[in-house]
Amino acid sequence: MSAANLRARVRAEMTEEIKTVARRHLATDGANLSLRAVARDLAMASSAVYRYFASRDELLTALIIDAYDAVGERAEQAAGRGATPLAKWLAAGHAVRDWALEHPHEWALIYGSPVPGYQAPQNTVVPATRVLLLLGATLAEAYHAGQLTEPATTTTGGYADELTELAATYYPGLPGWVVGATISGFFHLCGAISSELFGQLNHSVDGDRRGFFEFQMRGAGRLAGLVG
Amino acid sequence: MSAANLRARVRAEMTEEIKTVARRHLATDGANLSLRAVARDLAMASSAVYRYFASRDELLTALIIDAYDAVGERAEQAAGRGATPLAKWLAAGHAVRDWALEHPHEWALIYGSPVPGYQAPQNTVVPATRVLLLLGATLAEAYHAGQLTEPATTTTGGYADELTELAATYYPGLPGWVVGATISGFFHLCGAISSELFGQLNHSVDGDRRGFFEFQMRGAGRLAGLVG
DNA sequence: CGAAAAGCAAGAGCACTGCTCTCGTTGTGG
DNA sequence: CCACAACGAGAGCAGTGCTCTTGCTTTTCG
Repeated sequence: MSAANLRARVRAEMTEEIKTVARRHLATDGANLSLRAVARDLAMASSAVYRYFASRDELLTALIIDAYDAVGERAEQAAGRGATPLAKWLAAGHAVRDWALEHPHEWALIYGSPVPGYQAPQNTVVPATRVLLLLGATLAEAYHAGQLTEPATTTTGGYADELTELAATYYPGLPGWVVGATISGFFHLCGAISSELFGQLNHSVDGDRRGFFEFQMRGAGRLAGLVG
Repeated sequence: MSAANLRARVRAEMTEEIKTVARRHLATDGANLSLRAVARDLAMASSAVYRYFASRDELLTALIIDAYDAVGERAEQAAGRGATPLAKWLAAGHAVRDWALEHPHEWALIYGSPVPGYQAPQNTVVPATRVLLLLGATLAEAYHAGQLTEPATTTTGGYADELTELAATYYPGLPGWVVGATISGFFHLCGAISSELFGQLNHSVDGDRRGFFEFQMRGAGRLAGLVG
């Protein structure tokens, strides 16, 4: 039994080692991850890697899930240190941005354009919503504390109904516009970071990009109804 | 001389044909464009394609420039039909979104995560700013017509200075915050479309995505100071 | 007008990729 | 102890980007 545990542990270690090397390759060479190159770095035959990951896509999926978890973890920790909802909002935003700047290629993997031919499997859905849920919880807290004012821009028919449904399902007791504000805020976050990382800000915002991001997050917070 | 023109014309036609087939491959197979597959579709040797494009990256660059121009053209035309600044703002937004929905892979090429190993050359910079400049012109028009109010969220030090500089360079006579509103609006646009195209809205906004986008564009306009 | 030069297409070839299959080896549970 | 499952390595297939050489056509110029 201890032997079996040893075998399983070796396998787990090997799996982790492959992922680590793959992450390193991702950081240097970009998204076209070469399984053979990873195998070379590990001084093993490329075919041996297939004992641990059935395909390159499966390895990518593992990295994606890890990335979702890592950025979610960072955001949650940062938000936990905020005193007011607005402080949590901003802290979470900066935490996500910092993580993205540290791991640009992993960010591209999870929030960039889909990898050609890669279809995200179902088990990436749950970790993907971690940051979104954090923002939602922050706004919900603000709402219950009376620190959230309904924004002036109203939603149109179809989308408004959808928000009401979502609210009823995931946040009972919360009006639909809070869910709408959450989604808007989340995509503001992604958009601001992606535009910075993917080069859309080149020749427009070349200096104080943290300032730009702060400005965007404050605007998003304001648009969401956060005051303070 | 006419013979020389004929030769040049044949070459131009061939170049265009390669791009057309490449675009078709892009639309079906995604971003990992295979030069050999394109050559096969054209019933020519893969090496022959290199007479027209020195590398796969150069072909991608040509497609990128075309895409920038195409989406810019559509946005400008749509904005031209708008009566008020806000109408132009919304029309341009929907035009860009419509184009993106029609050409998702080309959108990913220009506004998605950078293609691995591909570095955008300098000659893509000018066409890339076309939509940004359109938004800027729209806001400038609104400003001069007294239909733009300075937003309450103020910019912080470093970023504010940068905006003032940008305004002095590109939009003399305009305050920095209008430039800031332009940039914010542009990345709002990109973010909203990308989040829809790249699947970030899955399981959040599955129904009325046009309504979602409209809501976002109105919010961005409001954040930029557009009234009406 | 004919020779030189330039443009072009094709094929072979190199190094690389993901992935599969087979073949020994090695460790494990009954 | 031994059958069996897990494992690593190697060969091999089909595909990729790209280069180089070879032959052919078209243009250009003396």
